[in-house]
Amino acid sequence: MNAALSESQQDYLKIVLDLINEKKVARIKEIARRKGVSMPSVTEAMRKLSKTGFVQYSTHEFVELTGKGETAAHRLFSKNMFLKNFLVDVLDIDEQVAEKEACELEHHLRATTLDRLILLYQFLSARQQTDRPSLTLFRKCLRIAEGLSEEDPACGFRFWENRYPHRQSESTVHTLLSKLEQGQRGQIVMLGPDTEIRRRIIDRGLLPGSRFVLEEKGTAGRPFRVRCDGCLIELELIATNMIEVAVEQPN
Amino acid sequence: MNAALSESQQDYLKIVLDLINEKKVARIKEIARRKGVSMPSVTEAMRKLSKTGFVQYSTHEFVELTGKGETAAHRLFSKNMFLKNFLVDVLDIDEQVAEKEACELEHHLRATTLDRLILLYQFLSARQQTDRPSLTLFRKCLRIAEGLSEEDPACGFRFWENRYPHRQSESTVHTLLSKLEQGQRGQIVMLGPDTEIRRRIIDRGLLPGSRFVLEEKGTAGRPFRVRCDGCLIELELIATNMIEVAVEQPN
DNA sequence: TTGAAAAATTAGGCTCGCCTAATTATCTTA
DNA sequence: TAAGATAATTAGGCGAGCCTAATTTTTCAA
Repeated sequence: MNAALSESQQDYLKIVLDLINEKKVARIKEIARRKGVSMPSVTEAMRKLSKTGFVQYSTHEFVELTGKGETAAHRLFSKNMFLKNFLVDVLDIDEQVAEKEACELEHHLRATTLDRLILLYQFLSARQQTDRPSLTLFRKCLRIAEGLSEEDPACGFRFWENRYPHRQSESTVHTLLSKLEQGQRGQIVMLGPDTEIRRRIIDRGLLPGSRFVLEEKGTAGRPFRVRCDGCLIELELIATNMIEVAVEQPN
Repeated sequence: MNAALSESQQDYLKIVLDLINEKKVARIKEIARRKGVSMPSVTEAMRKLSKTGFVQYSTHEFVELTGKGETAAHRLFSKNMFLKNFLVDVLDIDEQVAEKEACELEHHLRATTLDRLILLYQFLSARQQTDRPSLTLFRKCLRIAEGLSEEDPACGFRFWENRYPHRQSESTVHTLLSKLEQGQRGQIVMLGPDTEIRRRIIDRGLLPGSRFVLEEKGTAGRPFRVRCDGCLIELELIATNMIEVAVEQPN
């Protein structure tokens, strides 16, 4: 029963997650309104999604996400969020428009491309002190990040050491995820250069822009647990040392 | 009869243009092979496209593009080409993969976003001498390019004056389109910062990466005529002064 | 010039994602 | 607690875009 989700189904899943986060429950009417379709269409879609095990649903009940559905929705959500951020922060697209466009593009972006786009985003957010053309520089960073370069990274340009997030305001504190205390909230700013680990992080849906709560601080032996868009993610200590976050003050 | 083209139809149109350019004629079987569908599907699609006036086709004949179809196909082609270049040149995606991905993304990229992406591509290809964070710099360039900045562009960073195309090899000569002689071939490298004119150029499908022949050199009063992917494009003198091209040596 | 091979078309059918109209279930409140 | 309002479902249908199998048309070569 491991059917691939169609584009439309992905949209439904994302909407359901949104609704549950916002209003605690997802009801047919609201889903229909958000997706801009009629209610019968939603009923039918939910039936299908429940048959493939992404949602739990029987007639006249609220729609809920299964574990599988939650994971999937959560991934989509993060991807979407990042894409929107890219469009808004980098390309200066209007926020409303970016939201819609991100939804559409999302379905067609391969994992590698997303990964590279994240690197580009981070690259552009970093401070540079060099007179070389940016593209050459970016390509070099790509190679270093992918571990494909035999050059000594130290002699190359290390954008990882030298970040300068443009969104950083005076009041936000940037630190590593591993440094946070239990219960603290934050937003991902950057992912480290390690390909293998970065991929794993991205696969779980933790992308620049994602907001989270540190539910359980881990140790060398025990993983960190981070809740993000209603989904629990486990991360080993080593990974949390590669994730730069902006701490949200409880205020 | 000005129906919007579905994604699938857009693909068909692009394939037809490709085939006509490559093999002089587009036959059902080839279209089917390239699109990965069966021949009856193609027949049906062609019938529809001919009803809406994009292709000229009757049973058992080769498929041809009408003027309308050619313009549309040509635009799609350029867009696709640019997108592929972006994926390959900037994000270092494998060429095969980039081609497919460009096709899929293409349909969902709004015109503004494409425009901004072109600017980003050009920005990254430009030489920079500064220690400011790139993103800030890029956003500033965006504003200048859009004419939204009251700042004196001269005191800001002028990436237009300072290009450094990474693809430039020793043998290629870069110049302005207006400087070309009749009959010369080339490839678009950059489009100038003037929003209004740039938009018009982009709308006609002349994007960075497009290859063309200068068919007729114009004057102040008479437009330049450029053929690109089998489509004739007229450009005023002022526009040709804003288009940087790589000249292809006839060898 | 004719007949086999190749190309194209017709016929009929499928799924997906949507729709409207009609009906039924649930909620709310007087 | 019953009736009117609201929400959801069933039934039936539509178009897009694809398919296979069968048939027809065109091409090409002996």
